[in-house]
Amino acid sequence: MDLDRASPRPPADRRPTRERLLDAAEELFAERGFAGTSIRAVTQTVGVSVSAANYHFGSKEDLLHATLRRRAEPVNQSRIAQLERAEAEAGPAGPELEAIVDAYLRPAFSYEVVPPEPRRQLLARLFSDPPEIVAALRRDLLGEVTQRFVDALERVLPGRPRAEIALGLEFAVGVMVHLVGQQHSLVPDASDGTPFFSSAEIADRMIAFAASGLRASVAHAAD
Amino acid sequence: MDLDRASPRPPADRRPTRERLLDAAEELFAERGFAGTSIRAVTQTVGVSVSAANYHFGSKEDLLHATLRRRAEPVNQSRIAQLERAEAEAGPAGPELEAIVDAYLRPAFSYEVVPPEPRRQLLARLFSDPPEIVAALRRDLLGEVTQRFVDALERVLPGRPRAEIALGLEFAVGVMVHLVGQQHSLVPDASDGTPFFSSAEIADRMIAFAASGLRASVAHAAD
DNA sequence: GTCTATAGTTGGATAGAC
DNA sequence: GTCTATCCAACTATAGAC
Repeated sequence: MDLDRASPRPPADRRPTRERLLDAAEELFAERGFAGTSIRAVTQTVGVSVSAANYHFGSKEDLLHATLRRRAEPVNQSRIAQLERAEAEAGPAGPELEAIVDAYLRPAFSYEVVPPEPRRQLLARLFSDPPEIVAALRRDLLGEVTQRFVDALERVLPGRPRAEIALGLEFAVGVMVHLVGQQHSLVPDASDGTPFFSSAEIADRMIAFAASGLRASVAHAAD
Repeated sequence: MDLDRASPRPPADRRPTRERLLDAAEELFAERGFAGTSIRAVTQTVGVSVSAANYHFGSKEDLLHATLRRRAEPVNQSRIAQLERAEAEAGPAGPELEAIVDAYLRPAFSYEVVPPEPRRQLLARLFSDPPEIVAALRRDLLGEVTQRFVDALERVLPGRPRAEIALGLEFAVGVMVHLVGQQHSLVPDASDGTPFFSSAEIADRMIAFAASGLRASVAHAAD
């Protein structure tokens, strides 16, 4: 029973402090944003001292960046994987617009790629925390993937200016961020508290909304 | 020249302190959110003491609420006015879906209703500041107007469940909030810094996007 | 209605022991 | 790698003078 004596703590506590700090920070930053979250709140959640966080991450801003990076990377990988799969399955004309939009939007909404609330809300902070804190990182995390998707969309919207396509994708990002951020007023609940829509149904409808909207906004006032 | 001696300050300084505080608070809350804004930053902008703000508004939270209320009310009035105008112009079948969506989305985007950046961004904080601070006010400010628009949409989408329509409108709100919040990565600038799209053009395309998306999301998996 | 002064917290970050 | 202790700055809110 040496093993038991050496690991008396529950599994969650045996993970490296650095990762436990990232987990706690992710949850708090997701719920309260950068300014609304203190390093102390993070370290008290984990049960370590403030200086432990500063040792591992250097500053509060770097801690936020680390949480955002950790979460954005699997989302982007899933986006690319979905897009490549759609391209492999499609003929030489390339995948349908709906499939491209699906590949971009669904990963941020999938519990297989992103943890449940409240941590899922974290990526919305990339768009609501102050620009000095998140703008450069946002470009770094989203720029390349997004250009890849604009490329794909150009093939199904031949002749349309790239800027119009990018604007349409920006609209789609807006819908996604709003839903991921979970500050809804309108999505109704049934009177007994059961939601009217499952998460998967919301995602399906969101994708239908964005795909149709993208087509229409790009066709808008077409010359 | 008694008048001159009695009013030596520029016009901006002659407005009541309460309103100058609201103006400064609006700009700072819009840019930095609730937690990222201090009462001191607001009062220093105006050039009064901290206790002046607490005298007029009671607390930081009440100050935020006052700024949000002041800005939301004209937007809602414009929404209702636009909707009623569309209803008056339409036949007995009621206005087109596009006109309804336009009436809901355009006011928050119009410089005739809302001041320019950064203050225009304020209403996006209704969806990114902590729920304890904004959720109840959000329902108060948006609930009634939005139900009115769901009513109007039910007439052009006969037979569709109200919940589906509300979800579609929630998607549209997401696009609007994202654009009003001004944290874009994708909308491209020309290399010389001139934006590709004017504000009006973005609004037009946003409305085309949302209207088409709403139709598609409500039609989605229709039984 | 606005001020000064201050109470009482909380914050980010670092020094230095272990 | 984690701690305690500490610095110092900034914060919200209020009391009380004018």
